[in-house]
Amino acid sequence: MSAAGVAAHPYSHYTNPYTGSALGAGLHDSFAAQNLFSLGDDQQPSTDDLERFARDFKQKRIKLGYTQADVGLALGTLYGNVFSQTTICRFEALQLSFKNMCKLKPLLSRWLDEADSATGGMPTIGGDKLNQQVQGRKRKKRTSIELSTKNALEMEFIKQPKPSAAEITNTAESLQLEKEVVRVWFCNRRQKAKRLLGPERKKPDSTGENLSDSYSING
Amino acid sequence: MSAAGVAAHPYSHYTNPYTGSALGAGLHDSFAAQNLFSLGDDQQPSTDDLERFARDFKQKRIKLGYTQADVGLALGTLYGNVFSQTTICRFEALQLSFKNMCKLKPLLSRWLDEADSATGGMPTIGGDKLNQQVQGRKRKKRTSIELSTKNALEMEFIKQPKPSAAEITNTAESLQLEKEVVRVWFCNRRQKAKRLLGPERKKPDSTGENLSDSYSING
DNA sequence: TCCTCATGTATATACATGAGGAGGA
DNA sequence: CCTCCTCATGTATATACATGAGGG
Repeated sequence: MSAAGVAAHPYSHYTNPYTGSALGAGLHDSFAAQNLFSLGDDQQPSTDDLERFARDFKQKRIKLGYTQADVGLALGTLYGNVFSQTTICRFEALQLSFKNMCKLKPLLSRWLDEADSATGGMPTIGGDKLNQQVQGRKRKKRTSIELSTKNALEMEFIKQPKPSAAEITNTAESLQLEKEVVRVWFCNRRQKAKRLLGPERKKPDSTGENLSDSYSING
Repeated sequence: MSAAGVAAHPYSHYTNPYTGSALGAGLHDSFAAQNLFSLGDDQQPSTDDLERFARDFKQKRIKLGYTQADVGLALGTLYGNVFSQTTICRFEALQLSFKNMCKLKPLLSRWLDEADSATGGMPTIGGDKLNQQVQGRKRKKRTSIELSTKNALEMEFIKQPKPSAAEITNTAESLQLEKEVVRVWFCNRRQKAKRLLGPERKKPDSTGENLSDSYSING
């Protein structure tokens, strides 16, 4: 695999999750084997395996510049089995049944391999990333901020909803995020605070939005 | 990049027809006095007006069988101003700024009027709603379950995750929902409970709730 | 008729963009 | 000019309601 680089990417600020295991090493794509009945499950991955794989998959997908929807579609054109963005999302978030996860894993694994190697063959137009403001005009890859990080940001917001550039830089550094990402986060957060329905405001109660008919209900 | 040209880029806006002059730039809030020969009765709606309208709008939209995306698109084909599903969603949920709400209201109002009257011209096969299982085979309109109702269901689920038909009927009645909706809700809920990542990990403490109440709506 | 299970469509939320404005200095 | 803000609104992602196949 990609020469152990682990290139410190600004996006993957992983909070170094509990990697409490070893054994069995990484993900092996044994998919073509399956003899006879259903899943030979001789290599049935453990929950931990799945967790690791999902995390890894997401990280690489993003680094390669694909969206969840892209992947779902690609699975179709490559293996004749299209999936929706939702399904990919669920896989990455481990929100599928164990069996379902096991079934999709090999497909995704295979796609990842292909996409990964194909990267070299990608039309790297000019140099490699200077095409940022030429015609390419590609959208920035969406940063995925972890829950704990979000909480930290939220805390900062309470203390100071409008931090100075210096403060932003500071926060960014301590949370291992790009400064720009933090800046935008605060902009969005302030904007949210100004909406009619404040930030995550608690709804009073019953809002008559019945559809079937007109029961004027109540509560 | 050349002069001020900069032809509209990929995603950006379409033809901003507010004034027909376009030019690729956006002229946002200059909506002021809606000249668009609208029935200009409401000049500056109150928050309550908006709330009422939004609720009403949503209800009717659903009843007419349109999705939020449909509406966004329709605004484009009708008035040359496309909006995303997201924007319509935000409007219905009152998650836009006051000014923004005021600006969109007349547009949506007008669309609603047209859609409403056009209904008569719709291929209302038989009488008016018996086409449910004819050839139409249309997807069921998505039911919008209120928060308080959801809480009630959740409570029931804890007590009995697998209610009998009778119990379902009962619950449905007391919550004023269709039986089928309740049944499906329970199916989905059970399925959710089986996922790798249990049912919505409940965060012991909702960080970020009243944190930023310093901003309330008022203004 | 009703469940389970994989997976979809419709909706809601989070990160991102760009036009236009306000200092700075 | 540069930098950063506000504001309307977008794309990418996450969640909630719905469907259909297959079992019994």
